[in-house]
Amino acid sequence: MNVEQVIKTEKKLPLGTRTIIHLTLVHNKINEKVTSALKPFELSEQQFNVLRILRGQKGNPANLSTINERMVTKMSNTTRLVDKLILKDYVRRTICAENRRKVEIFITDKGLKALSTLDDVMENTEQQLLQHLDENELKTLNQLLDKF
Amino acid sequence: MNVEQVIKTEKKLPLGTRTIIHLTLVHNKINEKVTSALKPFELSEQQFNVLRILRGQKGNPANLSTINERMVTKMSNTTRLVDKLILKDYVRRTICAENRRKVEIFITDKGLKALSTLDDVMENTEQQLLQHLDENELKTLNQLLDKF
DNA sequence: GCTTTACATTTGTATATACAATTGTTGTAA
DNA sequence: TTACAACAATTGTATATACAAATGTAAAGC
Repeated sequence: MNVEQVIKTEKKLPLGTRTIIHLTLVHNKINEKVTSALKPFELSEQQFNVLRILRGQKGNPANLSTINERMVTKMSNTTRLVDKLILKDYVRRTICAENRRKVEIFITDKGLKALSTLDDVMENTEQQLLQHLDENELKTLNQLLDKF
Repeated sequence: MNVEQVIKTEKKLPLGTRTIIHLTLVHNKINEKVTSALKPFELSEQQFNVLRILRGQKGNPANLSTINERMVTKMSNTTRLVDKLILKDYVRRTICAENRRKVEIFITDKGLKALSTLDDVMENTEQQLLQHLDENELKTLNQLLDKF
């Protein structure tokens, strides 16, 4: 992916600016691939994230705030993400007995089943995106990204 | 920025997955910084992009489709982005005389002035984001991003 | 006990974006 | 010259997100 080519500019960009734009373009590509991989399942990327977080709980429920701190989304939207997942029967929500302010969210069997199909799909998408990078390059890339 | 720490997982992520998540997190950070830098000017990142593209035209007008192919946004939204910029007097839109299907968009003096203030602001934001990377690291990073 | 404060989530609202359909204009081929 | 396809931009609509305010519950201070 050549930055200048993508944004169709002929002038040379300063290295810093180029890096920021480059990261944005790469993210766009990732986003595009992931979104279209999830589309047949009618799941948004964020909904998918919530499901993965819940699976990570290994049977334990998660509060909204727990889910939220593992995501990028704002709290108010997490409520609505969960609403959508409930409609699909992927998730269940009950009020916490010990503290009625809290809410407990569980992934359902249907949700787990969907996720396991999605694992393959995402694995595949990831492969596609990273096909031109070998292990060493991936390591270097991760080290550099750590510096942000 | 440590991935595992940010998403609060204790288990080790596969390198590929980690890379994708890492890129997403870095992009989020960039986005956050840029958005908040632009906020006092009441400009969205995309509106700012349109302005920069128009400045790059050096006095020549740009069609909607020209702007569009240099951006990530969909055509339909580019119309609305331009609408917003017109309201702010940063941009002017006229119907193309040779081909009345087309539209010509110009940046105004007010728009140019705003942009020149924004140059400093963005320079600053960029510096902040990249402060922990030296030139060689930036070069390496760009080379790796090229592989996407 | 009663008021105030803090907490956890939800709701309201404005803006942003994706996708599809529509409008108006130009080119073209019978 | 008329019908039809292609082009450029816009509009409609559903969904997504940010931000602020509101709701309901628990804890703390007096």
